[in-house]
Amino acid sequence: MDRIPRSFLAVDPETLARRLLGQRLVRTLDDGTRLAGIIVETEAYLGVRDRAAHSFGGRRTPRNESMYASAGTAYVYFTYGMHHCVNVVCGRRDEPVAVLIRALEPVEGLDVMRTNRAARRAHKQPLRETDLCSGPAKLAQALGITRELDGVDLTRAGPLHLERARTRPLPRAAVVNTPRIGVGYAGRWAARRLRWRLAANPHVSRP
DNA sequence: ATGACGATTTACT
DNA sequence: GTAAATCGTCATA
Repeated sequence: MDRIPRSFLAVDPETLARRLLGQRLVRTLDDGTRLAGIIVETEAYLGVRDRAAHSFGGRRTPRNESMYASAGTAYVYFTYGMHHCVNVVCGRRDEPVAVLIRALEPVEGLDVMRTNRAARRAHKQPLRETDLCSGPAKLAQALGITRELDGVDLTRAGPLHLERARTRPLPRAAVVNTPRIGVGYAGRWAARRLRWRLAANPHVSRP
């Protein structure tokens, strides 16, 4: 209901990664169905100096062009030949910094999420609620997020947007800060603690 | 035209 | 724990 203003998103990626925790990501389907979850895990990507970022060294291609858009834009990329992941861009134009949404606690449209997630599995094993959105590609599958949504404005009601679910900052003890996942190739940048997650939340990708 | 590589997930040993 | 799946994307030629 309550959209998130651009000013809330136009901050450095470390600040944004931390403050997105507890907020809501909403996917609205063409028929009006809402699929939504509370953000419980994020990672900051620091731009041209960050070896792990797609924009490292100023790399700018059709794939990552929306990282260079202004704060509040969605950067949706495709990887491993089969997975999509969503970022919230937070820089000014031409400053390619963003926050990767890594996990959600599902709160709306769980039945559709279950269908979306089950569709791509060969051996239909039981799908627990904590398997729905507990990873960046899992949540993209569950919410039906693809490259079609790359570049959308996350501050306006639309096919994909952010909503305020919490006004007060989270208590310090409710948040855990760790190194990022899956960026072992990034040398010293792999060790930097640029991942944030809610403590004691079962919907995160990994403890 | 070709080849190497993933900001991952799943299944299997 | 390890490895397969799977292909768009980009750099090199």
